[in-house]
Amino acid sequence: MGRAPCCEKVGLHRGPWDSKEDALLIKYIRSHGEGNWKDLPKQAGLLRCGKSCRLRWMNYLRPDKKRGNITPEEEDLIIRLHSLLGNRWSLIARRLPNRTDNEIKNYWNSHLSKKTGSKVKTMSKPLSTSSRKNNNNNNKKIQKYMKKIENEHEHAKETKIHSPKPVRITSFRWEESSPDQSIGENCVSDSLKDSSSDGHNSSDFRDLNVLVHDLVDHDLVNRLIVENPFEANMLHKLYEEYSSLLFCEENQSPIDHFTDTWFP
DNA sequence: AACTACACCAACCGCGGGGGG
DNA sequence: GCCCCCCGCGGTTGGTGTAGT
Repeated sequence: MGRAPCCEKVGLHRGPWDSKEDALLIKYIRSHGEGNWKDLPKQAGLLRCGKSCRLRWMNYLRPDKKRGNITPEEEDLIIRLHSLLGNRWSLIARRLPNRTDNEIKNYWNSHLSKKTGSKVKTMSKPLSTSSRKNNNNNNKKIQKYMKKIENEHEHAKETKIHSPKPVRITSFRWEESSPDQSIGENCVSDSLKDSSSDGHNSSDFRDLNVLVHDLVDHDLVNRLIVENPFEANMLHKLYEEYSSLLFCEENQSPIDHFTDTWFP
């Protein structure tokens, strides 16, 4: 059994919005503000579910929404942020003023995933019945189709993983004063957890992969002590790049977040 | 001109987290 | 502590336009 639908679907409009619906939604939000999406459709006189209203507003109608082509600067930022954050579109979108996560995700999938060579799991739709009928009389097309299927099969095996690349750290420890080591544990990759955690306490040097964004998100950068200077330097560089991307608009110096504790 | 394949993007779906009762 | 509801997120689908054959 699947999860119950988010709203009662009977009698509700679906698919593309028309101008009347847009006008109703804009008018309501202008006078009442955003939020309370569940009740909004009823109050605004819309035959849509709240989720659909929220999506329409957030991705299309919001007045601060920037429309039009992604600039080369924005593209560059998306690529760099994606390499650090992976498919965390909402996080990436927060760093691109007035762009939505949906817009960035679409742009990535249609433009950048090819450009950057990232593997994307996109199984194309099977041919329609009429298409298949036509193909029966066309060996060339059949061959082409079969080749395509084969390619997709190979592609599917590779599958997507847009996770950010972790930094390999062969020896580290958490600072003694770390208040919640369990949070830090979540910053290491599962594959290395098992082999590295046996019989060690928080002050031992261990082998792990570090996800820089998790360190920043959980404010753990000052609590990680890396033994190998080369690795510490590598982590430092990646952290600098990450910080410069994330904190630039908040006028924070990335270096303020980085201390000598990475160089014991 | 007709058909097909591909690209783009708005919209939908289902899951998970967080907050309130 | 548990349950329920709402919201936000990421993945996916489907409609439309356009390029290629």
